Amino acid sequence: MSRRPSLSDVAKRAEVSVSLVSRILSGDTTVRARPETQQRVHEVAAQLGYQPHGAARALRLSRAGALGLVVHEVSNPIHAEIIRGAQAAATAAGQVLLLSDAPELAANADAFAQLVGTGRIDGLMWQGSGEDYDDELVARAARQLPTVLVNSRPRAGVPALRLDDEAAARLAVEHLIGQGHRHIGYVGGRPGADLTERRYAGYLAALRDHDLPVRPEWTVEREWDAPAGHAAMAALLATDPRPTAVFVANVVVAVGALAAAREAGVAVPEQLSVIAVHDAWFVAHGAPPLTTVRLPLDRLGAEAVRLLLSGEGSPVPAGTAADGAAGGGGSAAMGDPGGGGDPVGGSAGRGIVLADPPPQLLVRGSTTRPEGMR
Amino acid sequence: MSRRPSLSDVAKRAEVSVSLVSRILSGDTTVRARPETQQRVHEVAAQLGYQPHGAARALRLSRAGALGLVVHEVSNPIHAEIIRGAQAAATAAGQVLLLSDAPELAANADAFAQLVGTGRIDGLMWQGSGEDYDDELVARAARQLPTVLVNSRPRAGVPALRLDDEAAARLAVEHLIGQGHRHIGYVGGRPGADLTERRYAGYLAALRDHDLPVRPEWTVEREWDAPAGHAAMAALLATDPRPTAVFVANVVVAVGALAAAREAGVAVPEQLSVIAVHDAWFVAHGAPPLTTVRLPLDRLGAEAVRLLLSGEGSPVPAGTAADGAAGGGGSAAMGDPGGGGDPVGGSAGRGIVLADPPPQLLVRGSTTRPEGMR
DNA sequence: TTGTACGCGTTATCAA
DNA sequence: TTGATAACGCGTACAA
Repeated sequence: MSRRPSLSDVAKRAEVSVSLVSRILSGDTTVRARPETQQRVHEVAAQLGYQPHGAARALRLSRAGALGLVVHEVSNPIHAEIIRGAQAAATAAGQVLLLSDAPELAANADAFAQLVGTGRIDGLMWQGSGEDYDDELVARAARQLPTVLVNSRPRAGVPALRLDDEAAARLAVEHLIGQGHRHIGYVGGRPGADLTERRYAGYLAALRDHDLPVRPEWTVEREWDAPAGHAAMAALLATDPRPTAVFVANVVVAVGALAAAREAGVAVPEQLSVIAVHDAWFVAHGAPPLTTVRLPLDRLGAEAVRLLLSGEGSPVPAGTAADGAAGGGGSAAMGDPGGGGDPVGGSAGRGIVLADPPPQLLVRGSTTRPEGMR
Repeated sequence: MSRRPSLSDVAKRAEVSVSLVSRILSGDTTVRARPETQQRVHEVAAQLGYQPHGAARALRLSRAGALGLVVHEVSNPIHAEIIRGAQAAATAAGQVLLLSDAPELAANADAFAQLVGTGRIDGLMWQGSGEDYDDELVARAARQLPTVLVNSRPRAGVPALRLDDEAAARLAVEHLIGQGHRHIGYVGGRPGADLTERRYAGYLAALRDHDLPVRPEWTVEREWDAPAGHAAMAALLATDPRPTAVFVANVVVAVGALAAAREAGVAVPEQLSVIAVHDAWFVAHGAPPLTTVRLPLDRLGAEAVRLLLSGEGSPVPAGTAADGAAGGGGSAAMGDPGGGGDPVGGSAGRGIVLADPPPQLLVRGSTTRPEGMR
């Protein structure tokens, strides 16, 4: 008996037809019902606690009212912030957010199908890590759904949203330069990854602007995690001469790098300044507290939602007959129309850079003037 | 033209009826179609890339195929691990996971209604923080949906899943005792919270078992975050005499506590040993690396999913007429049938303790023998 | 100003 | 061995 009230329950109690109830409750402006009827319908609906059934709506409107977000690893604080932004924006837009993780989807074809192929979501956001499967899965998803890459360059014809990584790197490196450093190393993430390259570009630009040397042995790239940062820093500290400061392309990597310096007996910041891109709550409590450049990651998530909702996600290519059974390889290679010169600014294009708010320098204890200058 | 293929598309191409296709594809054992027909249907379905429409299924079966998970803050590494476990279990069970966050739901009645009242999810998991709104919202949700509390005692008649916090605390404190500490302080979380109390109980039990003093001024409780840990540790260090070791009820709190010790010039572990409950990837890289007790948080999430799927979530009380419009307070107080003696073990009951795998001690650098004993 | 009828894509029941 | 048909709950075109 106590099943959820439906439109017809309301209709019965209010002694009108279902359709009228539907129109009144959905605020149809063209409906010109008697005020008293409207009143009554609203009252009954409230009294019954009526709420439209999501699935029925989805079926009728062929819109799920949900968006999907795929991240590579929830416990990465960077991803967490993206999730938070997306979550808030989705909620604000009356949508719900469906979370999934990339390795899972890569390993489990059913999971992928369940997320992408059943019409449960109206659009998909993908925060990848540069693994091979990312491109593959995104390409497949984009054939079925409006899709947008988060924190990446456009790839495989899928539009992408990213932050101004180059500016962030520049800001960081220029902070070091401003303190008097002239020997600055670079610790990146996964070699070849968009993010690494863009931040490296910013690093290079800053050095060149100030006529500082670029030494290949001071550029180390490993992976986007702390152990990689540890290894990279160890390698960097083994160079001779060694840099007096290091720019680390990611805060997670920097956590490992800092540990490596500590283990090597190199005091930060006294003997080595360290600065990283992105902020995380815990680094402020570290020893030393890490100086970082904060980027609006939450906006990244929020903007991705907006993009999808405004219909600017990857258009599902018409005529692309469905993908067939899970099957194999297929159409991997696609041109990368947005790869070259990224259109900048919030406008349409396929590669959108979120340049606002600009990167923000959070000076804490891991940077100082180089030894000779103190 | 290229809309998603439906059952009837498959039926047409295979020259059979929709219903037959439905039964064949869903593996109905009672269907005894010709092998060749079955074959053909499967082929056509694969060829067309047919996948059942989620909303239609949900409507027909009145089951959404989705579960909701509410956490208080995604960027908390503890929550992240719960999310990961729930996510994996949901996926494995062919369900999707819908993520939401508690403060958002508390602030936005529409968001709450959207999540809970529209039949989008078949069950709800709630990892609260002990805020007042948690109980209120959970009680409302439980009236409409199978609901389970995660990491909590049962409250408001809603069943709950938790870890063996007492054992974890015991293990931690006994490690300190084993190292020779006899003066051990306690830094908790939000006063009155389940978690704080249970871990405090473990702390007390360990002390009493070893005839160690319990000093009220060595018990400090503030909140579940790093700044609170900072304040708490500062308070603890101001006592005289001060403890030689501190048990911190949560790793996030411990991050702040460690920073406070550092700022106070108290060397960890030389002058003060610190140990905390829960592990997080970054504390291993800290200075000092934090000794922790790991609990199977991912299993907590996974088990919550299992509970909901097996129908052991809070039964929706029959006859409870719907809640009415968002409206106000209403029925807050309910008995707390599970509050007293918690039934232990994996069985039915309303308060389930996940005692397996048991808490695991991860000895790192933040604990050592007390000064006099070295 | 309001009601009837249809279809969204499935699954389940019944009939053939 | 297979097919027709009726729901599930909603929104909307059309009729009254």
